[in-house]
Amino acid sequence: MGRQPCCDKLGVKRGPWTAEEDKKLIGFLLTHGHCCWRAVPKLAGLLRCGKSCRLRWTNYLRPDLKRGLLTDAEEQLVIDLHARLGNKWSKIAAKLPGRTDNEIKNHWNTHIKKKLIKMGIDPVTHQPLNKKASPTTSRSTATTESKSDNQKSTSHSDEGRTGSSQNHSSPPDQASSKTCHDQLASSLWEDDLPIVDDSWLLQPSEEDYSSLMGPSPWDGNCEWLLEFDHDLGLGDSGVFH
DNA sequence: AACCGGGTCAACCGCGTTTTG
DNA sequence: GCAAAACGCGGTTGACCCGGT
Repeated sequence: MGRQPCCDKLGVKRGPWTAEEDKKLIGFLLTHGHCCWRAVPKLAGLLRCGKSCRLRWTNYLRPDLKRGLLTDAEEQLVIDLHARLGNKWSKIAAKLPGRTDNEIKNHWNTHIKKKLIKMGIDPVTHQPLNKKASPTTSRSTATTESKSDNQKSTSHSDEGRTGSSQNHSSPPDQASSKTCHDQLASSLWEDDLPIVDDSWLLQPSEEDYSSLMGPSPWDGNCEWLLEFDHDLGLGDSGVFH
């Protein structure tokens, strides 16, 4: 047979995470890292499924997350990468340190998509929506509007934005900025190595553990821990401190 | 002050891929 | 090689917040 079931849906908590749950998860992952997500909730004393734990960690609790709105450069990079990769949010996120695929996806759907449409650019194809609404002309209005959109965030969020690298019609005053973004995007594209610092990923390196608490407890396999947990009779509510 | 509509984002769902026995 | 489960990803949902009326 294959693997054991991830989690029985019975008795698994859902919905928003509480501070207490966050605390448990952070405490556990920072101390032990994660070997397999299936084991995490049990060992951390959480009534969640591993999937939920993984999502909570990667999208919200990770210590290296930047939080907050995307910067202009990040936003432009997202657009460029989206033009090349499409809705491959995880791949796009991999090029943006401290950003999650969920965050980028949300930002795309709530901000960038609308901006591109306002600019007369199809957010899917990154081509002009129609020939009447040229990117250049619609851009000026879009710039004004999107500035008001972004009052809270950044002051130059639209500078240099053309919608995609396939859509090179930047006005001269934005050319240098665009070129800069293009170079960045191109270098990222050409470079298969992700620029994101992977050290946080908690496929924990030996150094991470030795600095935190000594040798890694996982040793590549956590099944023994589950067995151990079971033997101790901790059960689902067993807290591993 | 209350209501409404739009915006935001955390979390869930479902599916494809990868891994494991 | 196959089947089953874990994993990871992208799409979607729903609760909350905020500004406008």
